[in-house]
Amino acid sequence: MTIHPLPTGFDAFPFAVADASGNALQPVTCFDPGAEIYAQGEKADCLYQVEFGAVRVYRLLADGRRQIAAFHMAGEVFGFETDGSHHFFAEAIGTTGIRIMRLASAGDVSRALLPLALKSLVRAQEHLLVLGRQHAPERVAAFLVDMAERQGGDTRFDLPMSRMDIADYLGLTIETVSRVFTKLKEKGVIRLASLRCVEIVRWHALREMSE
Amino acid sequence: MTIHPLPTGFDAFPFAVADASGNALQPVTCFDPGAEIYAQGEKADCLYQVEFGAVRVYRLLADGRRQIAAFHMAGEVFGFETDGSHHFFAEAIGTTGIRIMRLASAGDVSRALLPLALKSLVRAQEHLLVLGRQHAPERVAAFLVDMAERQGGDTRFDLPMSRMDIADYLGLTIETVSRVFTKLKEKGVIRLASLRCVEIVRWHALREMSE
DNA sequence: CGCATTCTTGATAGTAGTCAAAACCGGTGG
DNA sequence: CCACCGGTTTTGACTACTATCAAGAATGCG
Repeated sequence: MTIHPLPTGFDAFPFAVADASGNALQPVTCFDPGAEIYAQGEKADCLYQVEFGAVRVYRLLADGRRQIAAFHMAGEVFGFETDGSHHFFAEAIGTTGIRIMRLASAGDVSRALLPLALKSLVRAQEHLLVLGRQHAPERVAAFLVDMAERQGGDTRFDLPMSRMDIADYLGLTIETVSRVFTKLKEKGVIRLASLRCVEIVRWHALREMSE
Repeated sequence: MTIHPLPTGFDAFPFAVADASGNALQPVTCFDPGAEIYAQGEKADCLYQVEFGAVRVYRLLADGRRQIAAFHMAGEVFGFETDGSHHFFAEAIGTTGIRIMRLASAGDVSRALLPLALKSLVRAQEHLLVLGRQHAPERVAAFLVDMAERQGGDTRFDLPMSRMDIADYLGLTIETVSRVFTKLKEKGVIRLASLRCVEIVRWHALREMSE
């Protein structure tokens, strides 16, 4: 799929439409690569669903160190917060379509969204294990397995994000990520069709590496 | 407070009682130090509220490496899961009283519990920054500030957990945690009334260290 | 086709981990 | 009250993994 960059904040569907089951849908907003979706400290009264593209949710330290808490791919919902304000930044990675949903009634929202929030919680807690206790090769392997599974489990898939993003997600440097990729290629575990297109050659080996 | 160890699973209040506002309360179960509250893979149909004591929620790698995803102190609710099964282990740290609440109606639960789940989510995501991007002294400082604030913000407080628990929470080794404690003492930032009782002498310095 | 960006590779340094042993504390029993 | 015992914590010496700094290659976009 080729998508032409649109001005940040452009409304692909400026009016709400309805899906097949008659539910009112929110308009989809299109974000340029790198465009901010929300910022830390902003009021949080919306939820966001990725229509196409990908999103990074991150936090910064005073000296510029960045930790990406999560990537969100097509179909996923993000933007859950407490205290009514955002604790993180969210940015489009490539050109990305986002369905922005204003929170209507707290009741409705809770019923439908608790499972989604819990999925984010489990995902975050599992990522703690990666950051706290796994070495660089294990982290990269776990990342690749996760990305492959989230894109349908195909043996070949695209990485929407840069090496820098991967590094900031895995708590590594860009150089270390690159070196691990090279090692994985040398061992015949993966192949790179292009820099951003990975083919997993030896699934079993990769899974074992990620523990 | 001194609490005598009781047999694991002992029901302090075997029958449900009601609080001042008339809500039915679940009985409190008392767990011995180290007792398992739930295990990874178990069916998850309850939530848990800490009445007294403290809890560690963790995950293990095949080779025994352990990552503590969260500590839970008096008043806090934990045990949120997806897919109806636990992805983590939960254990009492010291002698601990837990109010175990069976999930009645999904609706009721969602309404009341979404904010609690979101608090856990934000906490986990913020901990990702610590594990992914902070050095040992920053991690320990952040931990001490967090613990102090969760116990009322007093300058003097108890650590319910061992150095090993702290290490496994911060993604460090016990030796590194110990060395950082020593450094903090030498710099006059903290004082140790006993091994498990911390006094923060220079709040400002500690906060700065944690970024 | 050329330039800017991103990625890879190499050399070196630093932080935290590992292994080992000593010190300390808390609890027990004389 | 004090000595002893087991486990926890601290300290020390050394190793290893990853970060940092610095070029150099490749990619992809205009």
